[in-house]
Amino acid sequence: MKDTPSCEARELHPHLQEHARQALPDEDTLFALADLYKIFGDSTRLRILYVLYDTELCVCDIAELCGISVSAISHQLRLLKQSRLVKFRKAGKSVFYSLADHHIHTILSQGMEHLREIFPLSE
Amino acid sequence: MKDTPSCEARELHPHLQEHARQALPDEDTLFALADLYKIFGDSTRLRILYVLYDTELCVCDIAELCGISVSAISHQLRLLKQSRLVKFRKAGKSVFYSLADHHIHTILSQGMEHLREIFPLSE
DNA sequence: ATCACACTTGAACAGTTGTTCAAATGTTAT
DNA sequence: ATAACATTTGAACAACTGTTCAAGTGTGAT
Repeated sequence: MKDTPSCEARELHPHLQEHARQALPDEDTLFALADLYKIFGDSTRLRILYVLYDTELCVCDIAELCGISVSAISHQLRLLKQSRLVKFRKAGKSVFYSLADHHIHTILSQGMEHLREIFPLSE
Repeated sequence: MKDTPSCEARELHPHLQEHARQALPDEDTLFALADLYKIFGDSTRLRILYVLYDTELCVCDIAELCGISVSAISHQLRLLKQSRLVKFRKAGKSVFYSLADHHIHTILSQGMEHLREIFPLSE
């Protein structure tokens, strides 16, 4: 499983190790965070989040705008609901979805900004 | 492939559709963004990012702190390098890694904040 | 040149993920 | 009750992902 190595450089900086260790969140938080980012790590779900960016839409609107089947959208919306990234409102036969909170905008725009800094003039 | 549905609600709000469509980034950007978030969507890589949060460390430091084999860490560092999330500096036999830019801190803290809002009193 | 060390790499494998298809649910109108 | 519509769900499948193991590179010391 684990190598338990003994790098020489490491021994020179035991305080750095301690400092780094304290920055580590606990196991559960780490897994919850990873699950959250996983949601953003799929172009279909990003499409959904962007068409909902500041517009409330029903499932078949989303499907048409994203160019993906209603079924696939519905499966993805379930995941987005579970992560509390979208909220919904039922109205007759339709279900209208919208973004759940402002962090989503922030996370999306920070990601976009990182991209722009990596690829200054498009690419 | 696609359902091409004809939801009635949709027809009532053609301007909303147009508005939502304009929020959609182009294909390439969408895939690049998804690839970026995919990187954050794994607990091993999050561990690495957190131990490097404000400390420069060599590979075997990272491996020991994360409790994961040197080989696995090295594979993951390659992905982190490709996404420009970490930078490195060679010194003798060792390679020292550190975070590449400030967006990483922002993205991580926004994710954490979203978690906290979803689960107000831990969980 | 040889050795030990720090790290990287490639192949293989199990586990996970996203889509499709078909069937099911729930809502409204007739 | 029946029909049409909007959405959800489950099973199945191919594609992708992360780890391990073994072998490889490169650097510094003897």
